[in-house]
Amino acid sequence: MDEQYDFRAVETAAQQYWQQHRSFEVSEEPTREKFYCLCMLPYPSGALHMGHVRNYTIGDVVSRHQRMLGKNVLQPMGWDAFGLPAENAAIKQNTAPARWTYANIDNMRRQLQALGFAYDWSREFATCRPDYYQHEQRFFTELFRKGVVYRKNSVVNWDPVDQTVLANEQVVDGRGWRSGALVERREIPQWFLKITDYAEELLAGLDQLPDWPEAVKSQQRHWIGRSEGLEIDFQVDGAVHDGPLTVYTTRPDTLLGVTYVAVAAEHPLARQAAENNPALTAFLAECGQGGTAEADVETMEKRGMPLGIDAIHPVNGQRVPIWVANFVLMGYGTGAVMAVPGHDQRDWEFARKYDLPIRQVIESVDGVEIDLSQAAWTERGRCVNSGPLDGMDFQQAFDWLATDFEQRGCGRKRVNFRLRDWGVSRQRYWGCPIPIIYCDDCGAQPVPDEQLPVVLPEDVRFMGVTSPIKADPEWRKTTCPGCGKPAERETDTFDTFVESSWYYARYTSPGAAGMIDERANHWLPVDQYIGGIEHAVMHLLYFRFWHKLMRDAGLVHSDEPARRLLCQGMVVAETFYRGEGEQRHWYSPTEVDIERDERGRMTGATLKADGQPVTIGAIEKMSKSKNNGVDPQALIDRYGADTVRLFSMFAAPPDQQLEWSEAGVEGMARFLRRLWRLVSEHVAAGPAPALDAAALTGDARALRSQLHQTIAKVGHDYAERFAFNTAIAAVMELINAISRFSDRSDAGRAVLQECWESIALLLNPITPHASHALWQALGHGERLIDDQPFPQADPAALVRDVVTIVVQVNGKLRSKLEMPPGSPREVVEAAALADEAVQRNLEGRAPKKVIVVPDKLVNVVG
RNA sequence: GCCGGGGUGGCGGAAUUGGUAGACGCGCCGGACUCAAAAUCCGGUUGUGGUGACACAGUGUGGGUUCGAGUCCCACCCUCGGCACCA
Repeated sequence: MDEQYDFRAVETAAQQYWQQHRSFEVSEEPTREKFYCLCMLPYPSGALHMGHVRNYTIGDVVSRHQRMLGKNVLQPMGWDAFGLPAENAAIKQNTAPARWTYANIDNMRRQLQALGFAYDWSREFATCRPDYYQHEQRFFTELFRKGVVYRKNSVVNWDPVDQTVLANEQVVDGRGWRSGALVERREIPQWFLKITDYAEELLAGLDQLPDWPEAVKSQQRHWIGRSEGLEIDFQVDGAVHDGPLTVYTTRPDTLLGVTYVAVAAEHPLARQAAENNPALTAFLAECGQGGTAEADVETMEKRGMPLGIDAIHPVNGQRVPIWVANFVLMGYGTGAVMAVPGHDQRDWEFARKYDLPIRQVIESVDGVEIDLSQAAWTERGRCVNSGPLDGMDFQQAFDWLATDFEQRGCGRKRVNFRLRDWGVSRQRYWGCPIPIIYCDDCGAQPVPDEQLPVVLPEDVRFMGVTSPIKADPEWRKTTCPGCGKPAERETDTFDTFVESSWYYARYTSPGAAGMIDERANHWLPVDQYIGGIEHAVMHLLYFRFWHKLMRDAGLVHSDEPARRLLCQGMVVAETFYRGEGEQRHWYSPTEVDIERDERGRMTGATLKADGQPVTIGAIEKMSKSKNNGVDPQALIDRYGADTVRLFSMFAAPPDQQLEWSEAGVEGMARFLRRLWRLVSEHVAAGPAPALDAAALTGDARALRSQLHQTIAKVGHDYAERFAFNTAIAAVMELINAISRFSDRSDAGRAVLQECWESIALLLNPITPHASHALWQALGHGERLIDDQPFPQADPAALVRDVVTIVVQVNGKLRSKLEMPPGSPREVVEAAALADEAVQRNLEGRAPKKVIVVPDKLVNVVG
């Protein structure tokens, strides 16, 4: 064994061994427990970033640990290869999105391999290939025939200069990011999947997922947003209108407090009222400006205008004005809301601004004084000034109105969801073509099976804003599968969330003729899913929805796609800059030296290049714009994969944000060098004698006890807590104890052999290359360390001879006692009261009370 | 605006079920080795006061529950993630 730790030689040898032995390729084994460990697949953006390294290291640690527990572990990898960045890069670099994407995949695959992840590469795929996306096209046509798919108008961001649809990301302060033009909201026909049909099940299913983070389940619950309320019809006076104006409310108890009704700018009533009203027409046009993002709509200034039409209150028959308001959206609910300024804060602010009446119809049952001149009172209470509802509480008013309305036919109970159907149409080129044919006579029809897949041409010139398949008059030409007349293809493509909604299932069935085959039911559900918290709602909801669609098509037997979920935090780093505003230039942390005072506090930073100061900015998510990203490849080249893996597991718990630190990486490199040196010293002393654990005494016995406590802790931290940072810390403590341990007798050397073997095994999931080499050096030949059983603690070694009992007086630590474990309460209490420090701190007072926690603590209250 | 996280030494973090606040690592200070430097090794390191034993303060802020609160409850501040076309 080399005395020096040569990470290049170690890592190359281990990776060659895995490759030659196909160590991580798996197949179904009926007799062995399976474990499917999945990380969210990467978008091939160009190069791996630290977020990827962190995500995939966590997955690899879980996978290797589970394998060492004897399970048949599937860990696949692939590429979420369609998407907007490829189009942007194509425009910038004058290349085809496909070419750019494939080059990125090749580069990132190499980087993943350099990190030594235990993937079954034989299952790899890219979602932009027809042999992948053809299955979702076929599945979509089946959903079409089942009625799960439908087409309706829906609003998009329209750039009037570039004549194109913009993603929300491409709208900055209400303007197109390239053209700078004011963005307009425009309605166009688009395809939808009826996820709302599954709203109840998606909500209830969260209760069947005990091993998903509460934060994710809570966000999904709010996103689905089930509410119970009343749908109420207001008759409209003074307008020619088809039927009543319908609103939905979860607070019907406040109905008598309605002082106006508000409709969306796109509402037919508003359109109609604007016909002979230029001021209103102008206002509606203004309402159509700006992006569609909810955050923008919710935070913009609330504005409105009266339509000059009244609605008739369904209970008291009074007229209330109808207003158009920019915060009411046509796409959500009925496009109209009733306004109760006394008991809804947004309505209150709007009423204050436009001098509309504010009426109190709820009073507090606890006698709280309500002052509606300051703010709305939004709590539930008792109805007042409400005619027939007076004196009723929320539920009584709700039930009374529901019964009354249902009898009169002007309202009804209704369960509502915030969740909206999933719009899957994108007006873009680099995506999976939506398999639909439009015929003037027969309408929209799915592409027949025998004509699938609809292949996206890859060899295209991508010049700018228009999709090549929209620009090409030939590509769309086809014939109607119904009548055979000339017809046109859909030129929109799928939302890329479609591909990422079923990739986990395709991994289980490589080469299957259909979407998936029976192998899926061997591997599914995923046992451990790992990815970023930013996917808490959208991806993780679509993924659950698609699994249920596949279940209802008979493809899978389970209800949920993943049993257990771990969401890792972001990777952040310090930022450094010079200059202000537009002129600000950002420097990479690798270009900067930090200055410290004699206590180690950061006092400033200078640029390595010129020695002049730079300003220290905030700690932020690694990004190109702040130049604070760190290239994992440079780290791998300099320190090796195991050091990078070790750092990303040690620096923070996986669900918290991880702060980048070059010094921290060096610390990990130092740790591995030290481990290597200590093992090589041990090995150089020759083979260790056999261990007789029962005969150990003194330091050797104590060290072995610490070893087995470490084994127990690391196993628990890996499997139950995902606390890789504390697992590593425990191994470090053990190594610190070993380096203080000087017994080189036969018994001592036998304990050391057990320690080093155990450490190689305990660290193997995190530092598999180093562990591979150490395992061999410790006398185990060429066998794969991943196939060794993970160490189990010896219960005999865990038994403690003495315990430390903390002694408090009035809750403050004053002394400690060493006692045999299980000492009786009276003995502990007597020892504590006799303690000199306890006597001193009691200052002669008699103890009022003594609390004893066995083997842990005594608190004397005096 | 709405929904969900987070806040502990100079820094990253630990404290797993309400029971020793600061494990482990980084940084810094001191020492050994060296002609010297790097590397390595040893010791110290929450703050204040004290030679010391020790005392007091201390987990974003303000209250509360408890023998005992970083941990539970209420209110607030700051910060990060998501908000349906970035992935």
